Amino acid sequence: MHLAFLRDYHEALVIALARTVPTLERGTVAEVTGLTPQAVSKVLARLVEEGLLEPAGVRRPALGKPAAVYRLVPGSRWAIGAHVTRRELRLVLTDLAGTVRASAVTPLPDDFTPDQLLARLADGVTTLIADHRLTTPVPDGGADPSRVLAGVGIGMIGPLDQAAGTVRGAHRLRHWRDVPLAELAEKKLGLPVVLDKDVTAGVTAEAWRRGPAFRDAALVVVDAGVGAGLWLGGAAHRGAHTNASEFGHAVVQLDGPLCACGRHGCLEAVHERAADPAAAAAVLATGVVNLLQTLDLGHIVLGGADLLRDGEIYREAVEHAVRTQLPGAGWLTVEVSLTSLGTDVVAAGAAMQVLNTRYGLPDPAGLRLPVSGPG
Amino acid sequence: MHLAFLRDYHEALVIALARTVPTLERGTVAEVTGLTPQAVSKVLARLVEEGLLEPAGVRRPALGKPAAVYRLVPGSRWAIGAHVTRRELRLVLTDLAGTVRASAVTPLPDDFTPDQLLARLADGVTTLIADHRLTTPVPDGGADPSRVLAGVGIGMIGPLDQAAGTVRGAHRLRHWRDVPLAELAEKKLGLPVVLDKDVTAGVTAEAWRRGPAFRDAALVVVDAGVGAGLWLGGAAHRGAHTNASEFGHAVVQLDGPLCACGRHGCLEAVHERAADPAAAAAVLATGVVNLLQTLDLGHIVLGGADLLRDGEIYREAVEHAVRTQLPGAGWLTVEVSLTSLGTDVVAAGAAMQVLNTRYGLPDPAGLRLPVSGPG
DNA sequence: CGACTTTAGCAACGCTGTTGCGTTAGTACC
DNA sequence: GGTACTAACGCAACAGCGTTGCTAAAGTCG
Repeated sequence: MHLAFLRDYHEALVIALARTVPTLERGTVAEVTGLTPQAVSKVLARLVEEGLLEPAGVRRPALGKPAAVYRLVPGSRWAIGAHVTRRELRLVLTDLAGTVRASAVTPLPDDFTPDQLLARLADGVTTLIADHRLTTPVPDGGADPSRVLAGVGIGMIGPLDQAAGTVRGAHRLRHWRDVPLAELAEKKLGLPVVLDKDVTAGVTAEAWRRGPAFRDAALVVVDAGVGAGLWLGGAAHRGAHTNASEFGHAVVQLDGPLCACGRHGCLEAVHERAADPAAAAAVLATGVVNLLQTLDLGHIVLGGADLLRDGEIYREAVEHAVRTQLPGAGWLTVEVSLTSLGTDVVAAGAAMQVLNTRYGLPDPAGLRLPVSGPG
Repeated sequence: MHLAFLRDYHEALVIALARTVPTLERGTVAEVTGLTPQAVSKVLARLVEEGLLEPAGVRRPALGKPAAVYRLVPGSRWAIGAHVTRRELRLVLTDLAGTVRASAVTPLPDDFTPDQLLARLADGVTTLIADHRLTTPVPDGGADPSRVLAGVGIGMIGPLDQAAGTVRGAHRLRHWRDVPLAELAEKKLGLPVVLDKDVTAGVTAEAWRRGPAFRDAALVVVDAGVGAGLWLGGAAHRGAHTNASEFGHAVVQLDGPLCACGRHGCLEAVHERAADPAAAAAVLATGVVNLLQTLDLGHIVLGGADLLRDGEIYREAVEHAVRTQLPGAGWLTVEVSLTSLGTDVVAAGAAMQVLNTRYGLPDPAGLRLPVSGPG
């Protein structure tokens, strides 16, 4: 029965709108979604039933019957996000509105194993559940639909297979070849787990918080390396082998300095050899303009611990480059900003990916083509 | 009534499948689409009714009742594509299968005006309609649904506003500032018209012919400039201002030679100064690897008159670069090929964009957000 | 207090895909 | 030559989505 797709899609549309604006009304929702007022009534009723929305009084128009006003219940659904780096595990608890409600950092042992990570992850998740009195999703949702923990998201460095939830081999971590991390974590935690690359998770955080106007964008991150999480056409772009975002290994200087990846003049290699933050920022800015030329993005968000240390310098350098290096017609508007989530972006984004799979816009089912060759 | 979306979506799914495989059966379609056999029966019946499919005998299984076999009727729908360059107008007629059935080239006057283009376009379209006895779409499709011309696609250099169908200002053509070309052509021709950037149209041609396995790909074109049409996640990527694909103006050599665009070391500038085709191909290949690092594409298609002149040299250079410059794990497979459509890619793609809007996968309606500031 | 405006919501409906089940067209076996 | 079996077909009833039509509700205005 594929009518379920329509229902989920329209519910997701309303939730997306509710995240963006303070209050909702039947009329305005109908206008924005293109649904009839009657249909909106039904959708709103379902969402109130599920506890995602609540009535918020009435608006009295100059003439006529008062309109019922609704608003999102941010505390009705929660998600936990984990950011795994080579040194530490950062956990974040977010609500349905995308607000970070708690965060915690645990150091990880040198060259840690999957089991070591899973143990610390389970510890942290258990603590968060207890501290915030979260409900785990009930099989047949008869129970109280509030404070429900939707699942756990994990953002980490690649390469990894996002669809399968498998880490192919984290750079400079020996125990991480073909680890089915999502599956292992689901078993250990008893919760749905979503795995993704760090920067892709990060850009999801920005998208979830900014709403539908954020259609084509990149989160450019500098943190012991350079990467760019891509949000294209209103969805995360992961690529053919879910390995997109290795933006730092694009060459910006032919015959430039040798990079760890074996090529010469990668953005990352040139960037890390810059004399000072201003020069480094200028190099990154050129890379960002390259991205804009190729992809025509509307928003550039900057993040990552190393970048945020000199955040304003980077932001200004990128904004300047955008203004001066792009064929600056009036219609080519690009918004450049620093992430409002600081060093929590990736963890927060991982959490929001969980919310996004459940309460975001679903993809219509495509063709399940028989796979020909092996991977 | 949004059930129409489901219907169109499933019909488009079946058409996409029919384009890819020689014959269809109820059972296999059901398996691939996830629909029940009954639903597939209804979809197939509708498509036969519309003339898009026809019965093609039966397949006799080892046991049981023979299965009804269907196939696409390529001649049931047609589209005309136009490729506008600074020197000439290239017209192409394609059928529903994406096969080029006719093509014609007309020179254009120096610094031609919109009217001059429209006149030649109308001439060419009229000739093609007459020569191939095409039907124009009937308002209320009671008539014979065969040999229907779905519309006309136009591919040309930007910048342009694809959604509005407006040319913002074609490079080095003085009479082309804010010309509502799609609207003008629709009036002149009495047919639906779709406008898009040349390389974006081109990649649509490849996608339409290759089917759903072609999910993340680029058409890299060298033709008095370097560009890349992007096909991401199964759809054309146009970007926030429908200005994506200016890949040639990504910097690959900081402090390199001055480019026409004002920056230094653009791929295009470095490429055109290369000593010989082999060196030029190597430069382009590096750019392609940059694209792969950032976007993780599964297919790279090469095209454009200047590139195809030394096609094999370019193809080998790119393939070599992909093998040696990417972190060559076994799972990172990239298929590199020359376009099978030669210099007709863009025109053919423009035609297929028309077919794609009518018979391709529809986008679910999003939120019609009120626009805030002016452009 | 009645006319008017705006919003809400019940009830019937249309259309989609689904389910259940009988039918059809063939092979295999005795 | 009949019976069992298999695989695909297709009618009919159904469920669930949004839509349409209409009535009711809750205000303001004169």
